[in-house]
Amino acid sequence: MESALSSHHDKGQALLYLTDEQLRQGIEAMFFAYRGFTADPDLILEQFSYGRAHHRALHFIKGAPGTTVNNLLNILGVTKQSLNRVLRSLIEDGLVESHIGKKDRRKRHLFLTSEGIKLEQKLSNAQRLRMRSAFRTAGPEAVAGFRTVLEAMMDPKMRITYTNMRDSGG
Amino acid sequence: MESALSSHHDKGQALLYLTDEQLRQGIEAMFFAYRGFTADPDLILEQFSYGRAHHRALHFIKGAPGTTVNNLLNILGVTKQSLNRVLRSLIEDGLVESHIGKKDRRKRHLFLTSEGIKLEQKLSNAQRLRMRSAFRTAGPEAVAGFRTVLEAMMDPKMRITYTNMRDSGG
DNA sequence: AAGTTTATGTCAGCCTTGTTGACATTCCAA
DNA sequence: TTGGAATGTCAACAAGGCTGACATAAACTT
Repeated sequence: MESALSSHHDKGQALLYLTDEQLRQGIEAMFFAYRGFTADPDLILEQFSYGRAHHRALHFIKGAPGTTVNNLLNILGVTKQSLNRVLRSLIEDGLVESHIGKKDRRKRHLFLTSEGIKLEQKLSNAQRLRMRSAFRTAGPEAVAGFRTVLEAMMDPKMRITYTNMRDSGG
Repeated sequence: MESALSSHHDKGQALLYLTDEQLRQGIEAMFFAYRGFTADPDLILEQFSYGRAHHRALHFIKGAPGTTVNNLLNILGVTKQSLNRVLRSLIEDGLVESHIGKKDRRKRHLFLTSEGIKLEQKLSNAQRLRMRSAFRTAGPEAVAGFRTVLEAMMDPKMRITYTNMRDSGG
């Protein structure tokens, strides 16, 4: 275990944000912030008897219309069986449409219906509202730092994916 | 819906980080980063047949030895039945001890055993490793911004709680 | 062309961890 | 002594992870 105030050399003050205590606070900040982050959409989802999994599917289909199930699987990091259950209910409820691929007929291309777009907007508006408020409070430099740390924290594979999600294809 | 490039006045560039696109990226960054954040402990937990719920309990008991069940409930934001199940298994497995309060014998004060400390350290070391690496990569200013935005994003009640978790009591 | 392999999607069933509701116990306080 | 608060237990249920088995389509091999 490293000591709380990095002792060996005297980089103490300069690297204060790397002490175990600072890291612990970062960890707890992530935990509590993530709860805030999901709280507002969760309330809406409840009214529709949906869960976060449905929200995630809607979110990423919206961002990449025509995406395939497999691509969604890679993004979401769940099993196809798990995603399928969610997707099926969204399709049954008329929020998502699944079209068989023309080039490769094994593939299903996913789109939001107008109903799906409506719910997705409701959810993302709620989520953006909190994020916008947090961003406004924190200011642009803090936002830049926020983004930088989050990018460094995520799986490198996802780092490429997450701003660049348009793979539409057909 | 607000337009993507806030149109009405000309604050465009100055508030670019508040566009819907920037907010969407913030949202996705949170999603992917949180997954990275939990990935390493999850691997360890699996070996012990525990889940994240166990990790959270261990984490907060470690941070506030002697905390009561009720206090933990408030921090974790789950039902007592849900927490109880997790706590029971941790107690049965000898990682947590529950002591009846002396002042108020209704209360149970929770402590990690040496076994519990061992697992908690294993988990938090793994989690800190990634966080430290992210902090180091991003640099101190980014870390400050990260903290600022997360604090603005969490429930205000938690803002007070999360750096100041020592309520030990006895 | 026929058979095999690979990619994809579906169905069934299990597990964790969240939820409610009902209820016992134990204790503090009025 | 009665009421309320804190804790714990039992039962039942739901969401959303998981694995295994399997169907179909496409691609590859022979």
